[in-house]
Amino acid sequence: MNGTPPRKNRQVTIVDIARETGVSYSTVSRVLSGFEFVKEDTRQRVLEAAQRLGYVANIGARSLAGGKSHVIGLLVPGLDNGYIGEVARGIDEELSRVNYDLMLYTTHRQRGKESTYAHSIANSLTDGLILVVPLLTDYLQRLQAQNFPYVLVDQGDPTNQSNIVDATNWQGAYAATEYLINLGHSRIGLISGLMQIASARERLEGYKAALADHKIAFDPDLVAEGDFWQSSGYQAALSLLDLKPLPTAIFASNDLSAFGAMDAIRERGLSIPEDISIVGFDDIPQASLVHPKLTTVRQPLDQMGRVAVQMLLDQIENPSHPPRRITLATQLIVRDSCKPR
Amino acid sequence: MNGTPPRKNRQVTIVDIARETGVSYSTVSRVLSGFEFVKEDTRQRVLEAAQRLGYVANIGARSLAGGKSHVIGLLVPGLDNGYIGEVARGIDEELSRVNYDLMLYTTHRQRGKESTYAHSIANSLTDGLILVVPLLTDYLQRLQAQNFPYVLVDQGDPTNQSNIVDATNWQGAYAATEYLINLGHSRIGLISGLMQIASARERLEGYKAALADHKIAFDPDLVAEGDFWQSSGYQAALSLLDLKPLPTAIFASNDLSAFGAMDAIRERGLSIPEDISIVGFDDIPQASLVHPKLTTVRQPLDQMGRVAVQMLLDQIENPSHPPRRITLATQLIVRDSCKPR
DNA sequence: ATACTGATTGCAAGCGTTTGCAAAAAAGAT
DNA sequence: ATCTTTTTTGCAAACGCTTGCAATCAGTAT
Repeated sequence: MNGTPPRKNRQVTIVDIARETGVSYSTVSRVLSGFEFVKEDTRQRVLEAAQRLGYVANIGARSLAGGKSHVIGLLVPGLDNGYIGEVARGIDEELSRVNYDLMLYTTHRQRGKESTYAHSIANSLTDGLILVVPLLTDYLQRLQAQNFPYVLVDQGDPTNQSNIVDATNWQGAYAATEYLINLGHSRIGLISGLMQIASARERLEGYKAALADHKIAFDPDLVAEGDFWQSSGYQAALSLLDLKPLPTAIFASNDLSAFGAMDAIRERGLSIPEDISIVGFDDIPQASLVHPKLTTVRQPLDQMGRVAVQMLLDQIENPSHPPRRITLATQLIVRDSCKPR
Repeated sequence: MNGTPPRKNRQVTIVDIARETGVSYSTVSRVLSGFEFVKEDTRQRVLEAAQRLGYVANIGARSLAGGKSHVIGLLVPGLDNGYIGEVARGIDEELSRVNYDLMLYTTHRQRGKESTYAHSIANSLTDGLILVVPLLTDYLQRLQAQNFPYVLVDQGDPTNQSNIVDATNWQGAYAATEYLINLGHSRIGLISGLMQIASARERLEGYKAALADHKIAFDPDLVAEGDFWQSSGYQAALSLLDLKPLPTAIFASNDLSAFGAMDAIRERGLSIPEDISIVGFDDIPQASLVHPKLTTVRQPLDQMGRVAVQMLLDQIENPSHPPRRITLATQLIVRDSCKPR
């Protein structure tokens, strides 16, 4: 089909190292994969030779032979969203500390066939998978059936059989709402996320709880459902701004929808925070870039990524470990988008 | 070391498919990797069985045996930067069209040992590499020496031996500068990027050329060197704002530094665009989010990613192809950050 | 010394695919 | 029918690495 494919420079293999140091290649393999019963002297010689020859393990061969590939997969909806970027950064940093590589998968390519997709990923060479995808339909069943190590980031699992990293959504929403209340606001609009998503529900609950604790009646009209994207925030805000007594503050369930809301508010000729105060959720990098700088509830996104990696590796090492759930604290970051009533 | 690793559910292999359809596994392999001389009937049966059994190719085995892994690597400095995100999005989209997977590598993990790092990547299982890293010290030599397929995105290569995708930096800078001149500005500050970077130099040249063509003397004092990051933009702008007759406009060599400049300008109590007009470069997503919305030179980042993938695959298919360079057009996007003098 | 013990090391068998080579089939030509 | 060609297919040998099992050593207790 092709004439003499310029055979990739034959790479340095364990056999080369073995020849070089005079031990068998099995010993080399053992040194390289950290087996304990190897004479210290041998180990040193092997390591030195590997270094000198510029040896690079062939992940393919390694995983074929039954070892760990030291590659983990990250499944995300897309990269076009500061949120994911931050999580990914944390993941990447942690991974590099432990010398693992990362395969990046985005779901956009398989809308509707996510489950098949998860299946493929699990059957390729990754040792485990981190899922930052909302609406995880039936991914989980396949993964669980195969006993494949995975961690969910900021995603609830109905079955409670998954490793999960998330943040205190309820508390964050409560704090944000209470902050607005203490500023004198009582007509506080809420732009929610999709109600199928656990974190969206938790934030709604936190909002309700804060209202209740401050004796403010919950008004369903003040809740507009969005989907966490900027344009839905824009739409939701528009509907909120049509309300009779205008709300004096809006709590958006994430920063992106807060940005959308800001657009809508300005478009109506109102100003922030003079006419309407606004609070977001997430604290993605852009939050401090917009004008006015957005007051928001910070999720430690990068740390969530780091923790996810730790949990995943733990699970890989230790397949029988029961699933855990780690919830990190959120924190209200006060900037310039709110004003006392 | 571990007691009976719950052996990953044995995956479906070509042998299973062979058994199922009654042909030899070599034939299955040929069908699956698109070999042409297979009877149509056989091909169908194999494909059907593969589908039915839920076959997923084992990339490791495939690449070991000398085939293509259908995985390409993407090396970037980090994800914390809208610019990279856009490029990555384009790459990802194109890759999914052709059914390739992506390994993501960030350089932060190996500052100073980038060359060794590139070596590892090239020797692992990727079929090729896309580099979006600035300052590519000696990556290239190793890659070239190994004859490993790669593409540079928005990066010049002194040796002219590389596949490159970039944009019309010079023209973009020229257009931006001319736009400001036509608005009546003549003291136009420039926040440059690091002069080691080709695109930074080209933008500077475009700026100079526009001035020259409009008979405005080039004043070195109006040029402040930055490094494409927001904070350097802030610093650079500060120094520009110390100048005697204040510049009335600033052209920042990328959006991030434009944002930094905006911060600095506001901090000095000046307003944009009333007191100072500002133009950026890149048109990352945040550009239309900041207030006022940033007028900037758009680079078709996602398209650059897509083109990079195409070039890379082409190079992989076709190792003897001489390196090409594709330059995409930039375009001035006028928003709200500039005003006539 | 001699047998015994546990630490080290080597051998060989696989892991799932690709592919060169040769055999088997099918299709043409005579 | 028979001999050629041209398609299709099957066999077997890699590819680089891990690991169970058996052999070799070195150290200890007898």
